[in-house]
Amino acid sequence: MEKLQDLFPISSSSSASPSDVKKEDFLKTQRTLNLKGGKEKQHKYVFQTRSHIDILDDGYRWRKYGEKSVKNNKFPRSYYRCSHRGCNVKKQIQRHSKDEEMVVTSYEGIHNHHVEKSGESFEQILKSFRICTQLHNIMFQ
DNA sequence: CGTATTTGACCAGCGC
DNA sequence: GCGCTGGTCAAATACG
Repeated sequence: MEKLQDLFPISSSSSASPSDVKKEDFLKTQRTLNLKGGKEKQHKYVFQTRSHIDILDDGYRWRKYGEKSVKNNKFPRSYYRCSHRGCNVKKQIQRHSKDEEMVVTSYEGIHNHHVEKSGESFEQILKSFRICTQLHNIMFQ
């Protein structure tokens, strides 16, 4: 597979949301993975976050199903999948080897159910909402 | 006891 | 064809 940086060239767009704590640079990329013979097109959406926490709770329940170390990256990449039945949304989280605070998160697929989690901090929910909104906008533009 | 995580095995694609 | 690399499976394990 290609490197993530090659697939999704990081244009350091400084359109950072004027958020409180964390700023997310949204690098929208939808790539049609037409592997051989034009299979189903899937949307892949990548953004990167500057935060200490690599596990961003976006309201969904993610079950980890793998972890691999990739070349040119000293940190392993972890693979998650939505634990809701019938919802095969995938997500992978990867750290940058350069600055440890940089986290690249990739979503793939669309949830077919509503968010089931609540009770987290308000800020978290708000942040998640913002992320999901932009994600939605990008995916269904 | 049910559900999530860990972790090595396994597999598929690609380059040589 | 072989080996490397990345993605997934699944059995064992942890944990509430």
